[in-house]
Formats: sequence, structure tokens, C-alpha cells
Amino acid sequence: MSFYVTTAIPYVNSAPHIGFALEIVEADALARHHRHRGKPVRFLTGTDDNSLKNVKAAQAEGITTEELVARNAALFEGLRGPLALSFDDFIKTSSDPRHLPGVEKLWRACEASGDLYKKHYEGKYCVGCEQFYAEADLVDGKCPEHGVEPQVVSEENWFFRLSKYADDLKRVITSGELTIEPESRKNEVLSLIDSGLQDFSVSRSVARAHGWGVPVPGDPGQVMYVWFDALGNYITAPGYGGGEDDEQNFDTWWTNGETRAHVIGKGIIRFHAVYWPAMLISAGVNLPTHIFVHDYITVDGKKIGKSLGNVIDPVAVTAEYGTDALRWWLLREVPKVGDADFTIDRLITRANEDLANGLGNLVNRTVSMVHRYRGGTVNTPDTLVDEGDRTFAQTLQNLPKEIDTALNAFDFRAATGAFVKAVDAANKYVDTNAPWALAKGEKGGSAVDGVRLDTVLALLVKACRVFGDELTPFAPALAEKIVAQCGEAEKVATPAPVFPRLEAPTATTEG
RNA sequence: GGGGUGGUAGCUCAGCCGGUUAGAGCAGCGGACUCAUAAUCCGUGGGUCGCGGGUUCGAGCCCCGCCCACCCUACCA
Repeated sequence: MSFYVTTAIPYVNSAPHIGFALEIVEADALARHHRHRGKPVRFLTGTDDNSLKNVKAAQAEGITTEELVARNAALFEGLRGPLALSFDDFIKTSSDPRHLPGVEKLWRACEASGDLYKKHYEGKYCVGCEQFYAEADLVDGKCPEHGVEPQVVSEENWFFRLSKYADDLKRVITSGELTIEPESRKNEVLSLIDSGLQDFSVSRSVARAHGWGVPVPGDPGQVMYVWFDALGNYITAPGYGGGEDDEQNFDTWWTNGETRAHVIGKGIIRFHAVYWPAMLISAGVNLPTHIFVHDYITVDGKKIGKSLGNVIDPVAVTAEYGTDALRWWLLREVPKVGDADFTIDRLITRANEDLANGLGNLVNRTVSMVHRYRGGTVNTPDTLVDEGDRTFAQTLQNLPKEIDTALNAFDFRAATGAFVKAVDAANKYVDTNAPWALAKGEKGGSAVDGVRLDTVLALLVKACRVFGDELTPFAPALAEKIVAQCGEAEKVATPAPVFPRLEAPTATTEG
């Protein structure tokens, strides 16, 4: 019955950008949707604190790693208001008391299965990437990503016996026990598994980690590879490895949960769809049921990068254009497969088109007419006899199901698209039935027109109420305004625009 | 080097298992209406479906090669 959804936990060496906003808004839309449909929902997000990159970033600023992590984690947690997020839990892997015991338990469970072993390892390691590079990958002896010479590292590390799990992984992914969406990503993972899985290092020396990270149980000279501990957050947060109450909580959301979904970006599939399930199988813990992989957001046609100077601060965008506009763009325009290009212009166009002109105007004209022609009172007919009325009523009735279907497939664009289509149908319905003409007819003595006017207005109010309701997962603030505006039972509130058109920024800001 | 994804109207994208004249929205053009946030509604122009072959009665969809963009991953077959 339950729905548990997570985002990846970003490492916090800088402020959140719009790419993470996409991920967390998608997860939020899912959480709100299922909550709205009456399911028990738990939505987790948090920060990956134990990355060596955080140590480096802190050094560069001359502050302690703890300070840096705390400060930047606050920026991520602070997205809650600006993005209207409804997460139930926020875990910080370096300071949350639940995390350490849970990850230790996970480690020991893998160890007990005989899947952790020590091996001598030597290689060229880039601190920026936190990974080893083969000689051939280096460009002029330097890391292709960061342009610096990697360190030569030689040490004994713990390894995880990933090679052992190829068949298990293939089985769970092929059978759908672990669903990977979109399908193309699933195929990608399967071919990745087929290409051969090698054991991977799950620890590093304390020295290389600058003393930062989760100590390996029983081996104080080593700390866990950051991915090992970071992935663990998905189960340590709901209570794995905690006390009795925690374990009960863990059973509710994970072990016995109906849906356990991870929303992640395409760059970290291997960790989530290969390493993580293997670790869980090894530890005897249930697997996630769904992994949804989103692509990236580009800005003005270019990849997001600090060096390019095109980092978009989602908080600044919402301050300028509003939370609903940004959420709406993320959920309405980003395709399920393929990168999406963000521009302020598109954000504005989308919001004005759908939310102001389409939905907002519909609500406004509907409520206004109820006031103008009926003094704010809705007279609902007992039955619908008109063919057009029935068709329209059917459209409204179908909408929730269409949204369900789309969101079950993680297709946000299809879900919001179905919504917009229904709003369009409502605006057409207004014009087709021309309530103003019916009002005229009634004034001229036509009782038939009067009855007809009641019916049309009642259906429109119903439509607006349905829209207010169904909009909740996507644009919660606007949804609430619409619900309030449409009133209850036979009364509607005083008309006032629920979503004023957005103005484009003045051209003087260019260049 | 290997694997993958995308390349469909000016723009953003749909096109399920191959099946009539390839769709939507926006932008453009023309018209209607007045309840409404200069909103809404109707009509309309616009496409060699990246390129070249092939399979088929029939291909945007399948196969082969190539080009472009992006992602993952490696010197292992």
C-alpha cells in the first residue's frame, strides 16, 4: 500500500542548481500525487556529506569540513520553501545519528555473506573525480575532467564481490522485480551487466580520505568508499540498523513497502542499478522496486557548468517568477527521454500559456460568470441530458485516471499534458455554450435558457474544482488558490486572478 | 575502441505491436466572440520524418552503412 520515494543525495560542495531542482520536484510530484490519492507516503532527500570533494572545498575556503557541509546542506534543505517541497525526511550522512549504525550494519551484513575482501591496489587517482584512472584515459597525464595530474595511490583496500551478482541482477531487472525507467535505461544497464562486472573498491585509507568519512567496522585504518555509505542512506533513514522502533519503521517503508522508488540522474545509473542492488542482495535486504532515471537540463543550449557561467539558481528563479511557474516548467516541458533546454523565455511562455491564459483565465471567467449571472450561487442539475455536457463531464471524470497512468510510468510531461488538454476542453466548452448568450435569452424570458445556464455554469465550476484538485502534485500553491476561489458546495468565492501573466525581463539586462 | 540514446513542421515535442492523405502545442496568417488575466474560440499555410542502401504488398517505425549531438564504459573480445 505504501509509497516510498527518494532523490539521490547530492554532495554539497556548492549550492543546488536547476538540475537538482528537476530531480527533487519530480520526486515531490510523485510524493504529493500518491499522498493526494490517499496512500501512505514517505519522501526522503538529504545530502551526501562524506565525499572527499567536500574536504577539498572546505580547504579551499579555509573552514572545517563540518562547517562547509552544514552550511551547504542548509542550502539544499532550504529548497523546501522556494520549490514547495513536501519531503518527510532529510538525512545528512555525516551528522544524522541514524546513518552510522545503519551503514555499519550494512557493511557487516555484506561481510557476513563473504562479499567483502581485502586486496592490494595501486592506481592513479583523481581527487576531483574520486576515482582511479587508467593511463589511457589521461590526457597528457592529466585527468580529462579536471586537468590536474592524478595522485599515485598504493594501498590495501576492501573490495565488494560484485562479479558474483551478475546473474541475480539480470534476473531481477529482466523480471521487473526491479523496474528501471525509461526502458532504454534498463537496456543500458543490462548491456552494462553483460559486458562484465568487476569487483569494486569499497574503502580507502583514512589518510587518502583526510580522516573524513565512515570508518570501516573493525578496520580503523580504512573509511568506506563514499558511494557505499551514500547509497546506504536510502535504508538508514527509514530505520535500518536502528533500535526496535526504527526497525519497525524500516519494515513499514522498505521491507514490506509496496513501492520503493529512487529518482536519479543518468550519470549515476551504475551505482543505483548495479552496485546498490548487489549490495542489498548481499546484505539480505529487499531491493528498490523502481529506479527512475531522468536526463539533464541544459541552459541556453549548453551543458550546465560553473566555468560556463550558466548555472541557474532555482531559488532566484522562483523569487522572480514564482514557485508554480518553475515547477510547472520542470514537469510540463522536460521530456521523459532526452535533455531539456531551460530558458527564462520558455519558462514564461509555458506559464502564461498554460497557467495564466488557460487555467487561470478559465477559473476567473467561470467564477465571474457565476457572480454576474447568479450572484455567486451554483445551481447543480440532477442529471445531464445534453450530449455535449455529458462528453465534457466524461472528460473531467477521466482526468485523474490519465494522470495516474502517466505518473505510474514516471511520465510527468504526459501527466501535465493530459491536464492541459482537459483545461482546453473546458475553455472550448465555455465558447461552445456561450453562457452570456444564455443569460441574454433568460432575460428575454426564456426559462429554457435559464436552466441551461445553470447547467453550464455548474459544470464549469465542477471542472475548475477538479482542476484545482488535480493540479496539487504539480503546482500546489496555485492549486490551493483555485480550490479556494471555487468555493464549496453551491458557493464560489469572489473572483480574482489566480495566476497573473508573467512579464518577460526587460531587454536591458542582456549582455 | 565497446555499448547506449536522440536527430520528425520556424520552435518544443507525440507517434503503441510496420498499415490509408505523418500529428499536437507555440509562433505566423485570417476570422468570431465579449463571460474573462489584450484572455478565449474557429479556420489556415508549413515537413525529402539526419543521409544512403535493403527487407516488405506496405517503413518515421525493422536490417546494414554513414553523418551530427549527447551519455556511459573501457584497452577487455
